[in-house]
Amino acid sequence: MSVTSSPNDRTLTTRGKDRRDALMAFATTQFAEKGFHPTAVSEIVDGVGVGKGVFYWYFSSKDELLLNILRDALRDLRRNQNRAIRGADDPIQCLELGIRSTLTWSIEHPEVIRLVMFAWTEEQFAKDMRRGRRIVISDTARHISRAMDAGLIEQGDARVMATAVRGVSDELARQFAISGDLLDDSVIETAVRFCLRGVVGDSTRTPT
Amino acid sequence: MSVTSSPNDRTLTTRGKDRRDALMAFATTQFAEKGFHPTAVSEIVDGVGVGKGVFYWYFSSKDELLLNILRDALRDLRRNQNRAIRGADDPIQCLELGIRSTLTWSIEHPEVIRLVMFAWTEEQFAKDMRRGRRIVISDTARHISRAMDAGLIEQGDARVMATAVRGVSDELARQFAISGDLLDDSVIETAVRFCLRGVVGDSTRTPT
DNA sequence: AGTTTTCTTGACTGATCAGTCAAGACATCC
DNA sequence: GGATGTCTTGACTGATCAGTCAAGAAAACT
Repeated sequence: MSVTSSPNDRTLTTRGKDRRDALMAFATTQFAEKGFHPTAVSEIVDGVGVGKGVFYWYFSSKDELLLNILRDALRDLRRNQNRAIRGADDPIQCLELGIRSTLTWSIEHPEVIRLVMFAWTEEQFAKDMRRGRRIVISDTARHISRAMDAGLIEQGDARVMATAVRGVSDELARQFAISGDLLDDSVIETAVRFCLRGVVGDSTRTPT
Repeated sequence: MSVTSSPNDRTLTTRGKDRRDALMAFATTQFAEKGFHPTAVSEIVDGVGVGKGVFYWYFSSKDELLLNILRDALRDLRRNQNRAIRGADDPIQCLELGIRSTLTWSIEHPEVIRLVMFAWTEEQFAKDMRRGRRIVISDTARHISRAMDAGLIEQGDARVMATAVRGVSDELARQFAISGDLLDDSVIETAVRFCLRGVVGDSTRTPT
């Protein structure tokens, strides 16, 4: 066909996919370490050891690259959550497993947490972030709503509660990603208890 | 004395202070709207209607300007919190009043919330953010510790709990600042209840 | 009125950087 | 071996931008 295909809809060979992954992986660490704007495209290609043209063969722009990184991350996070919840039935348990898997994932991907923080601050990325948050809040709110319907917790605004829950996990993730504070199991336990208490409004369910 | 004084230790006249304030105010809105890097110094001075030299008379660099904005904001936030708590005795009440004043302040300064998010993503600003967070978490943790000592709530890690509380307020503030979601009184009520339940582990104290 | 200090101007510099492109290498299939 | 499509190179362009500076205006002070 024509030679004017865009980087988005190219058919990549195995070698091509590897290159693309390498560029994304290296860019992720650089963006997280130095920031998005202070990281030049030339640094990324130098780091991977390729010419500049390679970058624009796989990505139509530096912005596009960041958007791709963020979208992949969201997909991965949700896949993890769904895997963690699979099998559970009780909505409160689903909520707890979701919180745990979010925290675990966040601890394993501190660079992404930093990128997400940046992405919220510029409109061209914030659009995507809003979409992503809506999805993630809905996931959490669904469990809370189910718990309300089942009479397990008193009625209330499920979305606001879901936002609060996400706030706790995100804040702890940020503290870990950015302040370098330790985020061990006991902290996760405290956070999970805090959230469940906040939602359930009763400490009897939570184990010591 | 010498003419080589730096912008930091200059003695400003009333007119000078006004100019400085005008530059900071305009820069704050621009940074929040477009982002820090995409906003050029020339845009700031054009917006205020002055020459470029004026900027470097008052600030030694663009980075310095942002740091000044952030420091002023932290000072103002804490002053508000202290004013809100003044008079209260009960540690749980102090905690509640602190949460409320943080949320109120955040709603009134969405631009600053955006700037703070960005500041966390680049090391030259993150240093200051870490310091600021430590201060703010300590403020909250102090009330929680006092409540523990008084036997009002069970023992636990006060700092982690304080972090969780700040996570809830910050997340709601961000949601308001960034997603443009409504943040009315009922949402604030839900958030305050969520936090108090999370900390106290009991819903009997909280009003309906 | 003279002097010092505060403040202002805006053209200019040096550097950086996102993105382009013409040319060619490599792989694959016929 | 030729043809086609995939991938790579790196010098180059055009634009932007943080920060400088020599010159002077406006106050403030004496």
